[in-house]
Parts: sequence; C-alpha cells; structure tokens
Amino acid sequence: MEQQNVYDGYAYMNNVPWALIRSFLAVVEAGSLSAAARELEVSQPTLSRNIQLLESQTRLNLFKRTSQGLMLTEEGKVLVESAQQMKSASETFVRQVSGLSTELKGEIRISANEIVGIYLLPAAIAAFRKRHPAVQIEIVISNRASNLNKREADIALRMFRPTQPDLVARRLTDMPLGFYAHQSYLDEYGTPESFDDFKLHTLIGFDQNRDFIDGAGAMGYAFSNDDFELRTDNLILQIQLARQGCGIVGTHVALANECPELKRVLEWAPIPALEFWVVCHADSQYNARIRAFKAHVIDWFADDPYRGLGLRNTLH
Amino acid sequence: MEQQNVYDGYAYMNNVPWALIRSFLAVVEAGSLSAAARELEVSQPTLSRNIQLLESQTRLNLFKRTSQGLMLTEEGKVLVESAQQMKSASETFVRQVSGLSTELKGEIRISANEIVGIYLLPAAIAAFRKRHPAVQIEIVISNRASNLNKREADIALRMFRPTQPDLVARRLTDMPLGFYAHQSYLDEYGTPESFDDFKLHTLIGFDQNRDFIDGAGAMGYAFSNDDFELRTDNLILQIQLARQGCGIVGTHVALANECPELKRVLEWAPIPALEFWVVCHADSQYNARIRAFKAHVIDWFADDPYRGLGLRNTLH
DNA sequence: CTATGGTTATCCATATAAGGATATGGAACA
DNA sequence: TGTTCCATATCCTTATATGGATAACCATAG
Repeated sequence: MEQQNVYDGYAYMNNVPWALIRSFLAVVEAGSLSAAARELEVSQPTLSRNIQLLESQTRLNLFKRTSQGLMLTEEGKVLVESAQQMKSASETFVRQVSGLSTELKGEIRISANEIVGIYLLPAAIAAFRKRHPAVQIEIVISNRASNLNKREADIALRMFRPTQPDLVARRLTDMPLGFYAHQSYLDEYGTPESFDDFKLHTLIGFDQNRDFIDGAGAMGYAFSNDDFELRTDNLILQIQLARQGCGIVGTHVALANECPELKRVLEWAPIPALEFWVVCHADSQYNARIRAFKAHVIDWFADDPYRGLGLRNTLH
Repeated sequence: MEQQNVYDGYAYMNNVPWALIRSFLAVVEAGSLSAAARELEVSQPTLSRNIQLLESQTRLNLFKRTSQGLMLTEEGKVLVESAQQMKSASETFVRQVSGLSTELKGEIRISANEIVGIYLLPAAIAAFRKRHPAVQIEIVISNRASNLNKREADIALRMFRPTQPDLVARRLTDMPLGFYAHQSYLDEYGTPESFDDFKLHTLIGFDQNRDFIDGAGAMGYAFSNDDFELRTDNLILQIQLARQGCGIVGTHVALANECPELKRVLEWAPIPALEFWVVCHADSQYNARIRAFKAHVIDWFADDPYRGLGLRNTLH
C-alpha cells in the first residue's frame, strides 16, 4: 500500500469485474471480510483478495482496516450507492428468474383448428410439459374462433388477427399455402392454368367458413360458395378428399408435401401465406401458466410453424 | 438440454454469480457469443460455458442457438431489463471510480493554526501528495479563522464549528487538553489545586484570541485578560514559555507528553476537549482537488488527531 | 494479566475456470 | 455445387482463483 505509485501502470480499470463490486458491497454491508464471506458463501481469504484487487485496480483506499473489520473511507462511501443499485437490480433479476422457473400447476385450455391441433400442437405441448409436468392441458379442436372472452379457451392459435380489443395477440411465422390435386384427378380433368380455370374444376372448400372466399375476393378473384362442389369445414377432411382424387384443395404446402400423391397446381399463383397467431385474453397476461405457455409457443414456432411435423405425423 | 429434468436437483439458484448476468447481457446486446466475447475481452468458450451455466442454474432456456448467433427466447427477454440496470449501475460505479482516482492537479490553500499546521499537517500532506503529486499545496498558518468566504484558503482546519451558513464543516476527533508547567516552576511557586488557585499563578494565555476565556466562562470560571501575565496568540510560543518555567499553559495533552519536563497540573479538572473541524466553502464541494483533500483529511485524522506526531516531530 | 473470540493477511495445495485449437453446421455467394 | 465465412460446442492444457491452515493483531472479559 505504501509503495503504491501513481506512475507504475496508469490505466484505470474501466472493466472492473462485477464480482469485485459485489464483494465490495458485501463487505460494506457486513462490516467485515469474515461476515461478508459468510454472507456471500465464499471464504474470507477470497474476499480479502477481492478487496485488495479492487483497491489496486481502482487505485483507491476504499477501506480502513481495523481489528474489528473494514471501515469505509470517504472515497469508498462514494461508491456504495451505485453498488447497491447493482445489487438491487441483481435481486430483481433473480426474482424474475424464480418467477419464470416456478413449477406451474393447474389447467389451461388451448383452442386450435384441426391442422394445428393435430399436427403441430402435440410436439409443442410435449416440450412444454417437460418443463411443467403439473400443468394439465385441454385442447379444444375447433376451426371456429373459440371465444376467449367467454373463457372457452385460455389460449387460441388462430389464422387471423383477432379484432376484439381486449385480446392480446402475437403473430407467428406465416404458413405458405398452395393448391393441390391428386395426379389421377389431373389426368382425368386436366390441369388448371389460371384461377379462371377453377370454374371448370371441382374445388374442395369450406362450408360455413368464408375465409377463403373473402381472401380471394380481396385479391380480386370472385368466388362464391357455389363454386365449391365439395364443402366441409374440416381441414383434414378437405385434404383427404383431395388425396382420393375428388378435386382441388387449397392447403398448407408443408402438409401437402407429406403426401407424395398430391401434385401442386398453379404453383406460380401469388397466394398469400396464412397468418398464424397466438391469442389470449388481456387478463390472462397475468396468469403464470398462460403466460408461460404463450411464451413457449412463441419460441417453439419462432421460425418454423411446422416444427415437429415429421414422418411420425404424416397424414397416413 | 433434452435430458433436462425438473426433478433432478430442484433448488433454484438465488445466488447467481454476477459475472453470469454480465455475460448474459453481453450476449443479448452483441447478438452472438463471439461478438460478446470480444466485447467483454474474454474467449468465446468462456462465454459459451457461462451461458450454459446460467441456463442450467436458472433452468430456463434463455437463448435459441442459431448458426448466426444466439436469439433471446421469450423468457430471456424478461430478464434483460434488470440486467441492463445492473450494467448501468456498474457503469456509474466505474465512472465514480474514475472521478475519484483521477490525477488531480492545481493548487489548494490550507489554513491551520500553528499546532495543527506544524505538527499534524505535514504527515497528512505527504500522504496526500503520494496520490496526487501534481497538486500544489499552500499552507496558511494562522490561529485566526482564515476567511474561507474571501478565499484566503480553500480548506481550513479549525478548533470550533464555523457559524457561517455557506461553509461545510465536518467534525474530526476531539483533542484532549490539559494544564502544564515546568517542574522548576512548580517547585518555586507551588502546584495549583483548583482553578481558583490560578489567580495566584502565572498563566500563559492568549492576546487577542478569547477562546480560552469564553470557554472557561461557559464552564463557570470567570477569567479576564488580566489574569494572564504572559500573553501570545502563538500556540507554540505558549508551550515554549512553559517549557522555560515561565508559567502554566493549557495545551494539547498529546503535545505536552512529548516534553518530559512539563508536568500536568489539575489533572482531575474536567477540561472539555478541543474540537477539531475541517471546513470548506459550500461551493468547494464541487472542486475535485478540495473534495479529495477534505476526504483525505477526514480519513487521515479519523481516529487519531495526532496521527503522524512522533519522535521526529517533537518540539525540540 | 491472561485467556478468549473476533478480526485480517499470507502461504500453499488444489479445485476451478480460462483460452487455444478444432470439429461442426448453417448462411451467403460465386 | 462448392467455397467461404461466421457461428457454437467440445477437448485439453494451462493459468487462475479458491479455501484451509496459520500467524499476528486487537478488544474485551474474566
């Protein structure tokens, strides 16, 4: 300490290891190295060296050593407040970690259409339950918008942005769509070359659901229910009909790719991808289970909406 | 990651090493382990392990690994803010360290009376100048209160609390006083047994300065200038007179102890110790030199106002 | 006055963490 | 397609920090 010379080496540390600041504050608050060592669950020699290191790196006499502990110097006092702010922030960090990693239990209801519910959700749910085995999950398969306001579900996976203001939605990666038909169908009825040709073909479409008609309308193509000769709101059934050569279906590219017998038609057509949203009620944001599952879904489907869709999940 | 099991070991860390949080934030801000490693000046494997450690200790998947870096998960996002607060506080800490350890230069004027200036200040100044060699120090010896308002001095060491409101004062450890006389004087004139006996003795006192008279008056003893047959405002001269057997002097116990020929009288008397104050103008608080010297003085004289008063500093 | 219980600093064997080299994988691009 | 570049994770050696034991110091109590 006496040989401390302001000239030997000069760069004042601007990269003080945070552990040293933590040690500093612990000693300040505990009043002695020994007490601080017990507090931090390290040994007293470690703290002694940490303080020496901090003092040499800062070139400050932070403490006055006595036989009863370490007393802050005037210079040391200046640094206490910022160190306390660090500690306070670190406690917030740890508190939030605990909140995030708490073992959740209880039940959540998830609403999704057939495609998502049957082909995409299972893998996501399996991963979620590894982290939170005590959370029971009920899946409501529905291609109608389950009414989150009436708590028919806690979380919904939807293909459109919800309009109700008290719902919180987050868009996931869009799902590309395409038109497909069985090779045998094309052999028999020809391959459409434009949307106008659709009028001459058997289209597989929705019954009540008007999403396709409205979407096509927005793109300038007028379709009506009558243009669809095979109608069902069950998305999987639509695909199965196409696989049997009944007609042309618009469906997920990723799903159709799992069925080699389906051939894509109008591949050049600019069909907008299907949006993919996860939605929950605004109040649910404060429910740990729901928040955790929503976060999980966002991460899970972050860059591949078809994650987990593999050989084991084909349509066979 | 897949074998992560919520049951094997369960205690969630509440003692997360701060270095891990620092690594976490660095990766968040840099976007990749490699970039963060460059930022923190550590190696990439170190950061990789730090993040793995943090994830295992928190049991959270904080990042999603891609070939372009690490992407925060939803859970990780929650923790960013508190980590940033830690960083911000640490930057404040470092900034204040720099402020404190900056090489100061310039000049400061210190005012002190003879005793303090000649016997106590030199050691304190020597220590200060080891840390700040570029600070020039002018010492104004004066037992009158130097007028800090008129900037006759930047810092004053005084024996009383200043009354001006725009001065900032800090009390140091009091200095015990006692009455002393040379043995030869006591042999010739006898030893006083009470303050009343002082009327029969030769007292060495102040000329202009009324501190002693006022202080004694406050204790119920009425003295006037006429009671002092030897008067000087120079404190050292007072002692030297006593050492020559001229009379009785009231002075610092610590100083008189350095003169073996001086014998204490009225040792039982409850003489209040002399206060010891360091004072500067309120505006000077923002002057780094002055603030640093004041802090140094406070630490230096923290528990021993006579620190540095040794054999080399005796009155001989 | 000595004994005790507290403190800090130092020594040294050891456990821990760091970094260099490397394998690997994906993205961008010619 | 193949090359290049930039990522991460792992291996293994080396460097670093840790903790137990200890000595010295001081305050306090018996």
